[in-house]
Amino acid sequence: MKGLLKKSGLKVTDNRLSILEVLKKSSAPLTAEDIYKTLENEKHMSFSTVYRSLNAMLDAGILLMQVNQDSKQYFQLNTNEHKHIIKCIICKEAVNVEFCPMKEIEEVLAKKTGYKITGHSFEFTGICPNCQKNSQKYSKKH
Amino acid sequence: MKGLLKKSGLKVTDNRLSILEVLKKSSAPLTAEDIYKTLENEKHMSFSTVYRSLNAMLDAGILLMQVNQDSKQYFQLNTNEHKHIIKCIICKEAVNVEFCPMKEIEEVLAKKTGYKITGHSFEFTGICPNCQKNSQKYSKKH
DNA sequence: GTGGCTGCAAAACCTTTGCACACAA
DNA sequence: TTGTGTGCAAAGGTTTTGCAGCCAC
Repeated sequence: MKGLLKKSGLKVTDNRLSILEVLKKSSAPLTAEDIYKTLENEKHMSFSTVYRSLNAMLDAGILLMQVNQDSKQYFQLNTNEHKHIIKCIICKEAVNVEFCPMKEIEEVLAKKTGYKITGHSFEFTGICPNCQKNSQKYSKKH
Repeated sequence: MKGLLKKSGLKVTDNRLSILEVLKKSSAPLTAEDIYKTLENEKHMSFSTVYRSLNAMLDAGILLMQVNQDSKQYFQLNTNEHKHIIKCIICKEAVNVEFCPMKEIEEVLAKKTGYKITGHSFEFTGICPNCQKNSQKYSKKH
């Protein structure tokens, strides 16, 4: 983790290393608040430091960021295996989509539009198996 | 347009009809601000009315909403032909993606996760043909 | 007439920023 | 030492809400 920061010309600080650790351990992209709360017990770090660190590492290409349907920014490590989620509209639980089908779509799109594609974000919403079971009460709404 | 509102049990008001007209004429999803500005010269409508009307029609299923990478909510009519965009990271111009490849992906996903899929949102970012031409100055940043 | 719609202003929410101090290199 | 990182509090931008009055039905 230290190497990532050095390579980008960012200073190596405890705060940044902690944030990277949290992201590394997480199986899904996290919000600034998620990270703040995770570290709360362990050490003191202000909200603005979380945001500023995330943005610095985002600019440096160490992280990826996407805005989900809840209007919040979600951050994850920029490895070759980035993650997308599917989120239950009832219980709000999110699970990872275990594949990213965008590579081929991006190629088609580049040809059609002439754009050079640099990124994508997507999110699915649905009803998880559990909520489907208990969802008679929701069945009036399509 | 009137019929859409009636069918949903929403009252038919000038404001709502105006909003629907604007969305109908637009070739891309719009923000509340876009709609407000479009109508500004033509008539008075408060920002909260724009938001409340959009949300009422969203709940009624008349509209679709997605949050893009700029953290803004974009609204469009819920026809069978919904739209996705690709946005240039340099000049910020957005064009429509002329197809939605999600149907098949959703089927695979439903099988893999057990989720009943109710929606999706995605957005591509890239560099448009124009900016690629003028973009020597940007080439230092990957 | 009544419940839903509207305007206005204020609040909520997430994120960014100014400033003074602290720390990594 | 020097410039980058940090904490705190305040501000920013977008969206929501409380309340009083208005309008569609």
